[in-house]
Amino acid sequence: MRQILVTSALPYANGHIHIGHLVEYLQTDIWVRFQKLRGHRCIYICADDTHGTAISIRAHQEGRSEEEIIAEMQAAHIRDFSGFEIEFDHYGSTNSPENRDLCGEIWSALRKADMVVEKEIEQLFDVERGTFLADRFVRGTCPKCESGNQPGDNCGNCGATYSPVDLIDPVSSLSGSRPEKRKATHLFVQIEQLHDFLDEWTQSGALPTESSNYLKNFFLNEALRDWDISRPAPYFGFEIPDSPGNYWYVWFDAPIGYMGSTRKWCELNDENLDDWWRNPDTEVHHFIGKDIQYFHTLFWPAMLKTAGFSLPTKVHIHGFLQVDGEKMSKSRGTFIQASTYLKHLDPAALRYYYASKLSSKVNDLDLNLEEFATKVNSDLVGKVVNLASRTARFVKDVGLSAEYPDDGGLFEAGAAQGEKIAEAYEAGDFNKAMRLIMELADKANPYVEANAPWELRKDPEKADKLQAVCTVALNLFRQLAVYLAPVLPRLAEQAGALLKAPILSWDDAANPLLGSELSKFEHMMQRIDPKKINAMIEESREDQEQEQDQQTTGHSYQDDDAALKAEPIIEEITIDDFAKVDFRVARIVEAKEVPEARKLVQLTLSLGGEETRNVFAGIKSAYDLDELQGRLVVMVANLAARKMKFGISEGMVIASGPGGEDIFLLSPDDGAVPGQRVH
RNA sequence: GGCAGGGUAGCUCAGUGGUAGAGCAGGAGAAUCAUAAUCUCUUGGUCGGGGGUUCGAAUCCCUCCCCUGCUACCA
Repeated sequence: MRQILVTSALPYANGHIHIGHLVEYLQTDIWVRFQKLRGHRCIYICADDTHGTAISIRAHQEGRSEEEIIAEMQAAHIRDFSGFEIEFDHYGSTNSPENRDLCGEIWSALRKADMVVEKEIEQLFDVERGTFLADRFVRGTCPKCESGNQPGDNCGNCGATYSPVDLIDPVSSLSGSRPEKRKATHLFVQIEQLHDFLDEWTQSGALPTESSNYLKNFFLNEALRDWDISRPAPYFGFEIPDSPGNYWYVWFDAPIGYMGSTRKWCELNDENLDDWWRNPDTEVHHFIGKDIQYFHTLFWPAMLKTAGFSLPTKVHIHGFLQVDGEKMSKSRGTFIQASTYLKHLDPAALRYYYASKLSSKVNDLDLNLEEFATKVNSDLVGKVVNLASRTARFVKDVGLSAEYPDDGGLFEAGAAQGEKIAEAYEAGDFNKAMRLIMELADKANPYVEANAPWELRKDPEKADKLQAVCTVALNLFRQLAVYLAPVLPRLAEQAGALLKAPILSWDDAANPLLGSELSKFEHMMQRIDPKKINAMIEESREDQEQEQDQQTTGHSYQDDDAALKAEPIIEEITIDDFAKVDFRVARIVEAKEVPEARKLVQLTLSLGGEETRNVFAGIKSAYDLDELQGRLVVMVANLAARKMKFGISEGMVIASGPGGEDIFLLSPDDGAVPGQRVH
């Protein structure tokens, strides 16, 4: 029997669980349930990741304490997880005394190994808020190309990378005020001291090859930079004992949370932490997304090594979730919260769908909603559940045969696949496991078809044969339920209830159930109605609109890339090309209706003095004539005149937007006057 | 730009040197036990392009194109 400790990455306490997160928790839960079913000693440990700036900002916005928010969010996380039948042995919090102690323990080890150094850092400080600003909370003008409103670390216009302190006219997106430069002492861990160890460990087979190649080529090919591990007050986290006023950076205490949460579990279950974290016979498996690889594969093993804890046996790394081939999108309604999903659909469906897509490779996973429905309906309802549904009631009164009938070797063949399926589960190739299981299901239904129990029941003399055929079908069903049990725990329970024999072990798939009575058959799984998927999408869309309103008041920019994708940037031009277009500020002195035109309005634009232009603009659907009258716009003044059905158009008014009601005229800021050229 | 992964049937993907596969979707038929579930047959592919190695290449090598992701002191 193996002893296995399994973790998923700790979800951040600043947001709700969504279907992207669930890839990881479902993957882990399936793997853990598989190990338990195989008879191994396995615990699944997780916790909320609670520290850092984002929580503080939220607390400030909502006028509540950080503790209040993280408590509420933890309750919500636990509710969502249990809704998806994700079963932790312990779900803790990084904001716990156990975690603080362990952070201290690892910190002393790093100090003792002489790996900690102090450096002075210059950062932007938001005076109004009284806090240092991380890069992403600053915007300003790029020091290189001077384009405005750029992020704190790199320029979206020219691609330059820089430090926020180099920005021209920086603005804090927390308060909107202008931050000042301040110096502060930070503590750094010299991870380079463990370079040789990491070279070796990252190639030792604990990581997927994609990942070890990535680390080798991108990080370990040069000296590892010192890791900035402290943040000056105010910071929501643990204060560093030997460095008052400084706090451990959230990424220091987050992975230690795996151990902190284990320690809590140990206290509750009379276990010893060292038996799990310092025992060479205990396997430690982390499941994470590819975005947080370097924390788990460089810093984390370095910390463990230094403090004398077990190194991860394996780090299982998955890719990102896409929905219908695109990133989850708020505007498309594919940014689906776990709780929203649960309002409309069965968690078993998503469990199965993800399982059928997951492999041991670091691949992104596409949730194709149409495929999702057909796959669940045809595999689970049509093939698996249907086996029981079409035979159970024929033998409800007599139960299963006392001896296993001749089934042409079907059950044996299914049992023989057991190890192959187990290997696929073990390796994380759930898609392969599901394929192998469905192959078995594909053989079971033709058996029923060929033996036509519905014919046998018409002849009382064939009662034995009828019982035999149903015994086979129900045993094949049960075999499938055992193999699917890690993915579909509820189905396994229902199968156990139907056959009055609970499924407890993987070996149940190898031994037919005989002479057993049957309960009344009850539906085990509903087909997915596409209408419910649509309803879920609709609801997700609304949710996000509300959330975005909140976020804009908080000065954080949440623009998505839909517009840019819909209309990509066209080929490059020279400055000379640009200079050929003469943009001018103009005033709409008259706006008239064009009676027979569907889209057009007729505008008289003044460029100052006597100079006016007659322009037909396709903005009727978006603007009333009254609101156009008198306003300033930007026009192309040297565009060749064009004869249109209703007259001659002598220029063009510029606007953005896809059309219809969404047309947005550009207007100059106050002070501009008609006739000015736009450069 | 660099790096990684990928490109096989309409869709999702198996297949790593020996006759191109599965599920779903499409077409035809059967059955009526079952949640309109099931069964049988069937249409469909210059395996991203080009070049090379080989008796033989989806598979190995070179090259080009396309897609996705990552690009640490951001959580």
